[in-house]
Amino acid sequence: MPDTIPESLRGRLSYLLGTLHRRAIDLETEALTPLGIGVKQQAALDVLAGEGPMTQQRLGLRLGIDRTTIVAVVDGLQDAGLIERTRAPADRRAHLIVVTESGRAAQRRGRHLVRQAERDLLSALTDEERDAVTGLLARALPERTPPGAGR
Amino acid sequence: MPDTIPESLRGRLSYLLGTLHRRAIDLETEALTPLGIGVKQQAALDVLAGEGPMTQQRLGLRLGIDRTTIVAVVDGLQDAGLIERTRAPADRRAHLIVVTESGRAAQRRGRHLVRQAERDLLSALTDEERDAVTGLLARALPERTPPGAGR
DNA sequence: TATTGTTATACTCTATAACTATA
DNA sequence: TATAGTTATAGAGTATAACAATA
Repeated sequence: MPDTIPESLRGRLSYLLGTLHRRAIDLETEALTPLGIGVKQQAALDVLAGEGPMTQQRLGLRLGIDRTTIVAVVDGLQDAGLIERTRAPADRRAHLIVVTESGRAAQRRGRHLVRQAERDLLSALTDEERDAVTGLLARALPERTPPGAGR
Repeated sequence: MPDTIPESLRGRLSYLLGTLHRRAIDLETEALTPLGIGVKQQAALDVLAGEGPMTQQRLGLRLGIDRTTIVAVVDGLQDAGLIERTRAPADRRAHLIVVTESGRAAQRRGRHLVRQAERDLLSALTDEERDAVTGLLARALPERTPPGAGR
């Protein structure tokens, strides 16, 4: 039983963003099931693949995730053998997160699976419109304050 | 300590939508504090103002909210004297939600407060870009499946 | 004293199950 | 039997507080 968007909420960003976000999570999560990892874990692999090894806390900062929340994300990747926690030589308190060989393969595969899910999410738009909306959203988010920083 | 968007996540919709959604909720919630209502309650007032009285369940459907979740939303509006629960003549199981006079005033005021919060959220974009991204998001969401319908 | 990772805990949001009163 | 509203409950997701190891 589908329904149309209420006219009075056509411009309500919390509503549009929230509804689309939930749908995006559902689609991307399902797309990643063959890899046995979640959306945040794929994002972690992507950041690590693009920027090299970094500490857990730094990784959380890059993902917009609190340091207490990143623990479970990294735990799952480690259990799946996709990353390794190594001691940082410069600071033995910190864990340097390193992607394994099988982690690199998973990252490349997951990247494509997610990309397809993103096309599905925006299937009502043309290719140009998909690029346009993605670019505008990214530009709307120029500076990020890390979570937990003064709430 | 702000940070930039990771290059590898520039197109990741779950990430962009999720981050912006949380920021939208924060900004709109703060904007609505003078009214003492939340984002969902303002949305409920907007839909009721635009479409007239309807049952609770219908209201939830319009907002994309489960019938068990809409209860607390309507409770809050009723406690604030902004709506009244009246028995539907045609079906005495159902509550017809009717906006009060003070509810109509709150709706108009809240509408403006939220609109300003939305401009703030997209302050990195031009007016035209704001309209464009909002329009594209609304078009990306043409048909909605109500929550809880087969998950 | 401050910071990294960690755990325990709490809070928010939202859904499923089960109840009641009507239909 | 089925549906509207309601409550209790459970599951995500994410944060704060506190602790051990290290700086």
